[in-house]
Amino acid sequence: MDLSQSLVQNRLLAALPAAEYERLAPHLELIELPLGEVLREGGATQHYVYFPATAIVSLFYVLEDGSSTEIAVIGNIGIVGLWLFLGGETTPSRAVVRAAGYGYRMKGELLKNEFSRGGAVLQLLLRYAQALLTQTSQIAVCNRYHSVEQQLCRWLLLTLDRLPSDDLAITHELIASMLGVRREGVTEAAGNLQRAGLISYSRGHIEVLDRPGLEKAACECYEVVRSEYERLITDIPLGDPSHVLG
Amino acid sequence: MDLSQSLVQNRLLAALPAAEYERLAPHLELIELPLGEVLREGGATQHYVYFPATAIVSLFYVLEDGSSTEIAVIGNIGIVGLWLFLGGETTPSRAVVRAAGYGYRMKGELLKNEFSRGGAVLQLLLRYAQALLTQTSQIAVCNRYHSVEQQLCRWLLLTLDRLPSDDLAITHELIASMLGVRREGVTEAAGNLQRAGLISYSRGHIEVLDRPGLEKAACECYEVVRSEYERLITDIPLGDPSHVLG
DNA sequence: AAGGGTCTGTTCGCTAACGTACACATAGCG
DNA sequence: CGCTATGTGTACGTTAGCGAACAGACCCTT
Repeated sequence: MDLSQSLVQNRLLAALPAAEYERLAPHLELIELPLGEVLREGGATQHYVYFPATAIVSLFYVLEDGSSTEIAVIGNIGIVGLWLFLGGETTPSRAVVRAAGYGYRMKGELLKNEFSRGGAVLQLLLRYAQALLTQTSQIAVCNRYHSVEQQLCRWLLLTLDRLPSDDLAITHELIASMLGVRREGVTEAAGNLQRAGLISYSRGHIEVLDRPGLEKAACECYEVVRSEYERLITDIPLGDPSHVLG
Repeated sequence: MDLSQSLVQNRLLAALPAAEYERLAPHLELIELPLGEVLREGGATQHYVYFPATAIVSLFYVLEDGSSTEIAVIGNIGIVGLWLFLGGETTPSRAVVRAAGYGYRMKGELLKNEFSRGGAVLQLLLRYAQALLTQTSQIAVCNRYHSVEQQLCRWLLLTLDRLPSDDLAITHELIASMLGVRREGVTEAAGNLQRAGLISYSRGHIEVLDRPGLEKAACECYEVVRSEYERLITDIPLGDPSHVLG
């Protein structure tokens, strides 16, 4: 893989002004994020923060009886470890890699120092916190009102927006645990979408064929989250982003 | 009502060190918050921030078809207007008074200045942001897995924790719109709780009789949220809280 | 080539919650 | 006092999704 590419594949890093970016870059360490790796257990402190590049990391909450739901998708538009900055050090949810790939990590303390300077890093992370809150809210709404099929669409779209390709390596089983529904429910919903020509899948591998169609099949939740991320993160005017090109 | 009492009834204000508190206090304006008042429409900017004291304010999201769900309860452990500080200025959800009472408001700009100084106000609001995120996450979980009755218990407990008494003026209809379920479902669940001797209600008025019992009937979600609020807000060691007594 | 593990397809009865409809009770008002 | 608003009780059939069980398909290893 092309590393210089992946360096800016995390859009949070890409959104930083040159000065901040250059202070942080030397401390970023490229690492592999294998499927299933737990970056933080619920309630535990983490010493590193992670910037996924080609991997997808999720926050999800595990109930006492073992069932689970996804609280937020963190991919290349995000950071794992916001809680170090908000002051609580940790949070009850678990952070897990659910699509293998690469990412960056750095010592939490270093980023915390940068955060305390009160510049662009602070601004960016606060905006990110808001985007995350919107995502979680919308998942709450979606859990209440929408069908498994609609939720699957929303989930696929949010996930793919955080990946370089339209192609995702994941099983129905794993999707089910993210949505908090039965595996059979996912199989059925995915079957419908495939018959409608929107996606195509086989054994742990989903590809989107008709993205506009998929967006139409999704509930309003996807668009709400997408546009808030765009407004808050992607389009931010934090400073000179020339390092992205250099 | 005793105003000097209500001044510190907002626990966010109460948690501030004396210095910060005294800078802010002159700008706090006691106001009435009547049932149903909309403090912010979804997507609109607000010029004031609000600190509920004896009132309960909720964030809730309204879908295209008019149905709604609560995203978070903001009462006397909270502030309405966090989005001014996080950088997005606004957020898609609506802020509504759903239990009448009193509260404080101040110009958003003033608090924003204080926030930018980077002291205790910044710290506190960040911790609050995290608490809010936990609450919203847990509502997402609860929406997915728990019965109407369990959710009603969770909702009652979270609400009452933010009120001075064990007594709440609200109709089944309104609760239903908060939980995002049918009114009949709330009536049935409330009936069960009443028969079990946990609560007692009549025409827009609910009283908790057996709080420990209610906690037992609730799902784990309540306790997760409660303890995170305690850890993050109530127990914070931000500085000298002597003004609370003086 | 065979075998075992993983992933997907499909079935069946079950239940919580839904939508709808309407009866009744209470509070407030003229 | 009676009228009307609003709030609550209850009863129906309908349905999405659940839990459990099992068959078939695909892949990798031996």
